[in-house]
Amino acid sequence: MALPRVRFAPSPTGDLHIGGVRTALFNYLFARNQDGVFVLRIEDTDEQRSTDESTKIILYALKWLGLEWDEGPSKEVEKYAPYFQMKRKEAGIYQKYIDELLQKGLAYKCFCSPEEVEEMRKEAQKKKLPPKYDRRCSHLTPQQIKEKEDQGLKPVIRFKIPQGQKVVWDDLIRGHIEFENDVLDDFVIAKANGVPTYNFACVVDDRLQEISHVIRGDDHISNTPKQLLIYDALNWPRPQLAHTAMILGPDGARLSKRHGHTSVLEYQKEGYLPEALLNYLALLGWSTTDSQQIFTLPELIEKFSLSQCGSSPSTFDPVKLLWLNGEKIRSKTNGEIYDLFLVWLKQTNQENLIDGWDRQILKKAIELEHDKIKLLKDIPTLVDFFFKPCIYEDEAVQKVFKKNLESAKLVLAKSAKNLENVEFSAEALENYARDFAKENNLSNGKVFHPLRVAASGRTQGPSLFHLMELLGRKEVIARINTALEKFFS
RNA sequence: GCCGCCAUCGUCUAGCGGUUUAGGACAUCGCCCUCUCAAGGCGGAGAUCACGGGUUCAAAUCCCGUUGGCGGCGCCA
Repeated sequence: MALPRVRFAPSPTGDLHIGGVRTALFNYLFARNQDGVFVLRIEDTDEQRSTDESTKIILYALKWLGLEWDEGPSKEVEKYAPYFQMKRKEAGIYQKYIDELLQKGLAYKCFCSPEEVEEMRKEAQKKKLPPKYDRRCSHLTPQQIKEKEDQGLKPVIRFKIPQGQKVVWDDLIRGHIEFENDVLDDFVIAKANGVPTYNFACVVDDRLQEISHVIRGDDHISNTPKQLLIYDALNWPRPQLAHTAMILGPDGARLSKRHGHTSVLEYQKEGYLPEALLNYLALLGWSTTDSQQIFTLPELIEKFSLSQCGSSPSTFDPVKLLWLNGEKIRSKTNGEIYDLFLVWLKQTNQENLIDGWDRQILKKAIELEHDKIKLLKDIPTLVDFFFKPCIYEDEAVQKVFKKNLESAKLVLAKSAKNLENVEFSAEALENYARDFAKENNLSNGKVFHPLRVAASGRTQGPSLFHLMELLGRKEVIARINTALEKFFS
């Protein structure tokens, strides 16, 4: 049997969003799992809204995610090219089949204005009937058609739905689905300007590019009978269909901009890792019997199957995504995180954030905060006090300094001197602090906390003694003296 | 209005007729670890499997209906 061929066919009318990524991912995983071919096709027949900018963003986002296509833009295979629908239109690919349908009487020219058609639909709806075009133009004589065309009227082409039958298919995810033909509208397959519509172009391209499995969101279920009827009319074999469940926002409506971040690039900017995004999205609508949560991409490829895909819609949960991202970051070595961080700064144009930061110290600081990083964007705020004069947080000053004025002052004043003679290793510093507490009859906390706030300006941070070691003797003593002056004099 | 899809803990889900006092993950709560914050370990709470009928010796699992949610109904894709 021939290798499966699947496709992701976005329209370049905006950013690549979460829903699109999930569709792309399932196609990608299916292709890789089956040793098939993953095709990328750009559906740019909406001349009003399609932009080159969008195309660029989509290609960039797919590459960033690691969902590399085998065929498509910049990877043209002559037999199936081009991969942009408007280019295919210019090559006359669609016209050929429009003519064929017209000749066979399976489609007809329609001169009705959009307003007239709209009127008919409303009429039908009033009568509690499916909203449909009333087919009046299908009865036009060749003479009448000629007259209209001589007047300069440009018709649309409508597909003639065969009446009194039904269209049935077995969906790979949902099983048996059927529609009565009679509820279907004689839909437009070519606009007045000659550009094919989605439902037609999609079928022609899927056939010509030999797509074997169409995997897409279930918002396309109601387009499917129309498309299948075209396959039949052209005597083409039908592809396998798989409709995945939709991703919802917290309010139960399909995920969209109003629910917050939906563009992939926004997630990139926040410092999410592609593997976390992909892992999370895979879990939305697909799962394994053992409920495994964390997968590497190769594991996803190995274990993915359409039969394990669910058919009920799922709510997008940013909290779990965040957890997963932290999990992925934690599983990396310090060196890997450091590299990822630098690449991320570059990709998001934020290299200035670490201007003048010592790279060796940065590396070690990341090591100290390793378990705390959930997003790459957390890193600068987590470690910036190593590189710039510390900002004393009000709450820290109140809680640690003011409330324990006497003991804090004692600790800092004495330490400013003592630390001149303590070896600046985490171990030695810890011994010093513990001994100091004992000798002065103070709890560990009464000694540790003031030192932490004096050195970092905050109550939260890395292990105190590692923090001091990394800062170095000179800097620590200087910061202690600053704190003494600012808050104890 | 017409057509279609869907329905298990707050969320993602396992379950594909008996092994289920319905399992796991996120979130949440408690305890432990601990110099803070995390991370980690242990444990708790949380689902009359939407509702009502069937089928069957046996149903979360199969069938029908109801309700609810969502989607589509463009010379958008």
